Amino acid sequence: MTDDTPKTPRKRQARGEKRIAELLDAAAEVFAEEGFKGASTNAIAARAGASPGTLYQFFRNKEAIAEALVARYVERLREAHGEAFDIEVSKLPLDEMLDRMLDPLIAFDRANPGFYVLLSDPHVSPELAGAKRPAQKLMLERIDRILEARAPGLTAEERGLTAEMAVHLFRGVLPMIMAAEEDELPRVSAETKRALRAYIAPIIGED
Amino acid sequence: MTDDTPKTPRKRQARGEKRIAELLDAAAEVFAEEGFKGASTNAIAARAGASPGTLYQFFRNKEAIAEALVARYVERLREAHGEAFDIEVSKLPLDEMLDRMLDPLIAFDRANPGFYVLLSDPHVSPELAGAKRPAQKLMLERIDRILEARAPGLTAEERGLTAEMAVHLFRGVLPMIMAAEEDELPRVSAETKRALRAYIAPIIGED
DNA sequence: ACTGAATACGAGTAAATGCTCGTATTTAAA
DNA sequence: TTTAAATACGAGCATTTACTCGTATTCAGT
Repeated sequence: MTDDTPKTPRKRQARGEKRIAELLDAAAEVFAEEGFKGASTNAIAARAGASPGTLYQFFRNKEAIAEALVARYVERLREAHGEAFDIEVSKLPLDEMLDRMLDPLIAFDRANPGFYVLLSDPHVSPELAGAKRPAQKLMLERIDRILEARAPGLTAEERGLTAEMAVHLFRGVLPMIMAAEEDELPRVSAETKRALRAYIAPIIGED
Repeated sequence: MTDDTPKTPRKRQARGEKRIAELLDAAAEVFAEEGFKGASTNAIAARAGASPGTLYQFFRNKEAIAEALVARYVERLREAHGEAFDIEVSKLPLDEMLDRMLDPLIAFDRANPGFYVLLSDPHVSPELAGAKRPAQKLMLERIDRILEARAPGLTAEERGLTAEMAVHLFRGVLPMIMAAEEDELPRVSAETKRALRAYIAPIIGED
């Protein structure tokens, strides 16, 4: 058994971590503007004020950048999800429940414009597609559990379809949510909730 | 005034038209698989069994291929739209109206898998983005008119928002519709109609 | 059969892209 | 102060890409 703290361990991480964050910020912008294929690593490095060599000191390749970016998004999203999909919300009246679920998601998506672009870009590598799947699966499971708590009569299949439909309905409206000016947002947001409420209410036996 | 039918007019179009169709078929596949930026013109030519030179005999550049492809889709879609958004549907009961509107759209999207991929790819050139806008605008206007016929009490603003929401809700569910096996389709299709019905019914004062 | 335009080819070009590498600088620890 | 790893640079390489061009073949009309 040797000492697992090496004699000369990794040194300065403060500088490196900062660079990584800068590079990911730049990558988020370029990916959002150009898509995964359209984004060039040189452009990402340049926007971060770094050289290509520096970029490749921290990321194996272009895909690793996207992976790290997705990981960062997923981590940030976990908090929003924590609020949105807390099982406690299933005890609230439907309107309040939708507020509690959708408001954090809307806020997150608007605060992270690159997230939805990258996550919904179908032209990423299979590995990257795999990286975002667990997050989506987790979301579906949490919605499933909330549906189960609210409507125990539903079959597992019905719950699955309903959860998937709800997610897709929301995703469909996301472009409107993203494009809305600050003063239009309440209107769009309310309409989104109305739509989801109308869809879900008869399923969970509430009107 | 000279004769506007030239002495030696364009000759063989049968061969050329066929090649163009083949190239567009190939382009539809490659664009769908790789996206606009990811698709290479050489790959498109190769898949059509043609050489790059032949491709550039018919298309000025890569973007012109996408433009022609969109034009072809839009033309084909016009028929489906003709059915879907016939003002006559506004006289039908809501359920039948939704059948009449959504069934042709669903059939079209499933018959033309490349359509929705290309149309929803945000990383195309501005010119191409402009090419698809008229079709979308027309669709919104037709829905607007149907809403007006059914619910004369609505303000123009309310109709606009409702039409846009409805389109986005449908588009959100499209991935499910595209991914569904033939035997799952009726279930997904019915659920889509349920969702849209639930959203629209209270607006047009029907339940 | 002859002509010329339409169609076809595919090697080739200039530019861009992902990524490397040799080298220089900064910094935490000895 | 010395040392060595971490960080940084940017010219450059190999590959890919959109697109060209010189040339060859197919056809419609005469």
